[in-house]
Amino acid sequence: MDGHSGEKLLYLTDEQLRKGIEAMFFAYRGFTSDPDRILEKYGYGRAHHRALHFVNRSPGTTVNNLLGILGVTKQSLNRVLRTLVEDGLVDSRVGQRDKRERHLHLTPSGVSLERKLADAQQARVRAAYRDAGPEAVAGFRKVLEAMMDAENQKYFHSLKE
Amino acid sequence: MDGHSGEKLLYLTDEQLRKGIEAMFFAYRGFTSDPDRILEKYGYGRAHHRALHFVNRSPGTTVNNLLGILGVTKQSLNRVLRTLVEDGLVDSRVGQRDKRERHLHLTPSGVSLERKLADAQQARVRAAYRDAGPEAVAGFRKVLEAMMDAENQKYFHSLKE
DNA sequence: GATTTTACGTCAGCCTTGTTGACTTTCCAA
DNA sequence: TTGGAAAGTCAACAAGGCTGACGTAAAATC
Repeated sequence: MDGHSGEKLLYLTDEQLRKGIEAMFFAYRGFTSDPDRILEKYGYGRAHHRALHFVNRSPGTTVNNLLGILGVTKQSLNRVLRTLVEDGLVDSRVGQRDKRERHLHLTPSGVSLERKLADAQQARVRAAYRDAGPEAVAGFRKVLEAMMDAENQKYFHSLKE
Repeated sequence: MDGHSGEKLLYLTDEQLRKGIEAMFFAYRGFTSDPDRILEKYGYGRAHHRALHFVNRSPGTTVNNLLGILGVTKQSLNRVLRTLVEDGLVDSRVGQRDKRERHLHLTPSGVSLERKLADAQQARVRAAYRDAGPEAVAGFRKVLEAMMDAENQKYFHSLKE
């Protein structure tokens, strides 16, 4: 292989890069808007959504693992998690093997709200995928993955599918 | 054309959609992390970055137009804009034709900080684009655009290039 | 067995950035 | 000339980040 690993060189102008950056900004707003509307009715915020999502994705995950995935402090996560436990959406069980750990699970109501939020968000993503077509979807995923920090790429790959 | 507009039907599983959603989440974190580090040194936040970015992109834009693009309240924007004007990064000029309007421009120091932030963010995007390749980039942009709200798509298209 | 480290929770306080509501000033346009 | 739009300001509040300090229990290590 040569120095360019056989890849085409990309000559990206400032404007092309700016448009990509702006696309991320506007798209992320759309991406969060549907769940946000639902959460508002429950008195929750995006932080609650993220917690519900990742607890659902990794049932039995520990607080520490969740902290890594979410990239926030334990105080911040704890505030959110506490309300979810109090409201009966999340179950926090003391670990069997290691009793210092808490293993998190969604309760039936937690599953129900998570499902509602996921449906709303998935509807938009599905529509965008349909409009853009399968090749575009593959490219979308490829670029997003390359945009993550190495640590988050690891978390990303550790998730199902 | 038939009912499917000649497009391939996509059978997207729950897991495929979830992975796309998670990719957006992790990628957006990477996307904002480099500018965030710079902003911290200046005592600014993401809101300041957004204001600098869009004032730079549309020099002379009015506060009202910026409100639409950013999707926040005027009180929220005003707080950010005021500090930028006070710190000499943004110039707010009373309109010639309509003196109620304020036209916003970056000062030389504003241009300088915006450039620094853009360089950091663009470096990551450029690297991701290079890793993913040109076809992936096209798909990335296509999906992001389809994910935006209609109103934001209009703003997006109104921007240069 | 004693000590250190880890996991988790909690209290207190701070910051940014979003919100609503009320009010004023300016000034264009009908 | 007057109504309403554009802009700005003040006040108050909330979500959700943050740091720092402290406590407890359990595991790991010396």
